[in-house]
Parts: sequence; structure tokens; C-alpha cells
Amino acid sequence: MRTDQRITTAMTELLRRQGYAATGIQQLAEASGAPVGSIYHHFKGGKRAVAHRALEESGAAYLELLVLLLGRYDDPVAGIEGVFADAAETIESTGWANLCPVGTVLGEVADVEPELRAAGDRVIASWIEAGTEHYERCGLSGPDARSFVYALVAGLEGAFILARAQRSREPLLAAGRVLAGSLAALLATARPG
Amino acid sequence: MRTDQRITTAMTELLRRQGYAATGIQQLAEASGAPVGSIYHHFKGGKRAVAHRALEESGAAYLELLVLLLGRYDDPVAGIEGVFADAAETIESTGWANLCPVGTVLGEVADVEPELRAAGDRVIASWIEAGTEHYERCGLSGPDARSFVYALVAGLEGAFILARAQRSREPLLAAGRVLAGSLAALLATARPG
DNA sequence: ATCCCTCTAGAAGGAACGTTCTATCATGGC
DNA sequence: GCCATGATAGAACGTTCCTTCTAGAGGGAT
Repeated sequence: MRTDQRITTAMTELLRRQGYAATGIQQLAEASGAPVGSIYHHFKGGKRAVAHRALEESGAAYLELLVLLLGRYDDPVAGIEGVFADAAETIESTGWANLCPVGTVLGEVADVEPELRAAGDRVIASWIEAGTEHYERCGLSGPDARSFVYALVAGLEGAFILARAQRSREPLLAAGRVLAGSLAALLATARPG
Repeated sequence: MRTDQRITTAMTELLRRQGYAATGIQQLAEASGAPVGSIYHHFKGGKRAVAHRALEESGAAYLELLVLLLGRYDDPVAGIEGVFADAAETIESTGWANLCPVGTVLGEVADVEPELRAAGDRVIASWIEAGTEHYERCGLSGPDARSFVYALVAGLEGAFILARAQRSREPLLAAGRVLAGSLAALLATARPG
């Protein structure tokens, strides 16, 4: 694997576990196996640049993953519950590690690191756009689809926080159940009968 | 105001803006007006102890606030939309500051600071418990009420993150709309007619 | 063989970190 | 007046922080 890839991957992991401020360059060097000098060689902007890239890459990865997971089911409603159930399974089996560095970092640095906030903004916008198209294809109106995707992403990110704090799958399962019900109701009114 | 109160208040504000790791004792001293020595006099456990107290206090404050806001409307469904609309208004007028230190800090330190994670766990549990009772009184079954409250809190916390990242009220308004619809559907099946 | 360029490697620098420490101040009881 | 006590005040300590810098290793091209 290329060195800059190793660095980015290690940074993603560290961001998920402890956020941006608590992650040190020294720690990143140890975790990635690359010495400090190499990090600054590959990333001119230092720590911030590494985090920037990590956010972009994991944002893109989650976009693919989410589309894949949602499309795995014929029934969109089952898809929602499936995604949350999968997330609940994964988060427990990884020892309640955070599943999404984007949410963690944005919550922490939105007021302090404009560049990282902007990068996260773009990532989220890409999720919303792709998700809206997906649910339009399922039969929802444009505005309904967009609202639902916002609620979906917000519910997912929020449930990650709650599940990690409580070390319980319940927040994810509960949020999935409610959002699945919500989607069912929206679909019922959109294409009655 | 008592000194330890000034310290706690300042810490709450700093936690909301930049999280736990990025907040320094020196910065806390300047923000609160209390010198470093006084902070350690009032909080034996240092920085962690101050954050612990700040989480507990703002957790209790939000519990009161949420109950107050939800009870302001006769119609529970209107209450949901009202809470999210209020939050959207507030978050914009404060320059997209975070509204809830609990979510920010938990996302950041859950894996690294067991004591703070446990404190946040208790805060969230108190919200879920109170919220569940509230919606049981509205007519939902126990399990439905509990699931809905999890989805509500997760949606709020997640929408805070999205709104801050995008500097837009849309995530909050959209999540509120969807969750209000969800509650309406749950109420309709619970007490038909 | 020599030059050049990319990358590795980690020491050095200067600031900021959390914590501890001592010294001083204010106040209430005797 | 005098001591005890709780609070204030910030200097000092050792560590860690992010970044910069110098030195060298590796590999093509001339």
C-alpha cells in the first residue's frame, strides 16, 4: 500500500476513536508506521491536511457503502431496518468504536477549523444528494425524499453517539424502527393503493 | 455567582464550541475569570472533573428544557416540529454554535475517557426515561414511546451536527418534519379514530 | 560514476499542555 | 489581636504538542 494511503487510513481510525484535537502527529506516525518527516513530506498542510483527506476518503467510502446496503433489499422499508441492524451489529462487535469519523470530527471542530468544516459539508451534501435520488426512484416526491434523507443521516449519526455512550444496540435499533415506519407512511401516501 | 458555577458554565460553553481535548485549563481560566489554582481548588480531579460536572449540569438543564418545550403545545405532533424549529432558529442566531455539549463530547471521548462516557450515559438515560413517560401519557405504548424517544434524541443530536456542518437550518427542519410525521402515524395506530 | 530527485528518518525548536506547588488574601471564631 | 480556614493567584515543572530542519538512503537517467 502506498505510504500516503497508510497515513490516511491510520488517521481515519484515530479520528473515529478520539477525534481531531486529541490525535497527535507522533501518534499518527506510530499508528501508520511512517515517520513524522514522511507525513509532512506527503501532506504539506500537516495534521489538518491529513484529516482533510481522511474525511474526504471516508465520506466517499460511506457513500458507496450506504448505496450498496440500501440497494441490497427490494423493499426500501426493509432496507432501512437492515442498515440500522447491520450498524448495530458492527458497532457492538468492534467494541463500540465509532463507525463514522465525519460526524465525530464535525461535532468537534466545526467552529474552530473552517477548512475541515467545509470538507465535511461537501461530504454530507454528497450523501444527501445521492440519498435523495435513491428515494425519488423509490417513489417519493423530491421534497419528501430530501427531508427523509436528512432525517435518516441525522438519525444514523445521532444513534451512533447514543449507542457508543450507552454501549447498547438499542438506540440504533429503535431509530431504525421509527425511520422505517416513517418511510412506510411516506410511501403509502405517495403511491396509494 | 459562585466561582465553581462560573467555571462550570465557562467549561460548558467551551465544550460546545471545541470539545474536550481542544479545551485547555489555561483557556478555561481566562474564560471563567478564575485563575488556574482556583480551578484545581474547586475541582480536585482537574480538567476531567470540570467536564464531568459540566455534562451533568447541562444534561439536567436540557431535560427541563425539553419537557418544557414539548409541553408547550397541546398537540404532541406540533410539539415536535416546534422543538426542531426553535432549535433551528437558535442555532442560526448563535452563529451555528453547537447547542448540546453532551453529544459533542460523547462523540469525541467515548473510547478514551471512561468516566466521561459513563456520565454521558447517565444523562442520556435520564432523557430517554423522561421522554418515554411523556409519550406514554400521550397515548403511545411503552415500547413505541421508548423507540420514538430514542429516534427523537438521535435525530436531534445528528441534526445539530449536520446543521452546524452545513450552516443551514434545513437538516433540523427536515428531521423535525419527518419525526413529527412519524409520531402522528404512531398516535393514529395507538388510538384509532 | 555522478547527478538528481523522491522519500525516509528522527532530532531540534519553541509553544502550549495539565498539574502541582508555594505564597498571599479574606474572613469568621475565639 | 490572633489563628484557622477556604479561596485566590500565578510561577514552575515536566511532558507533549505541531512543525521545521538536516542528513542520508534508494533508484533512474545521463
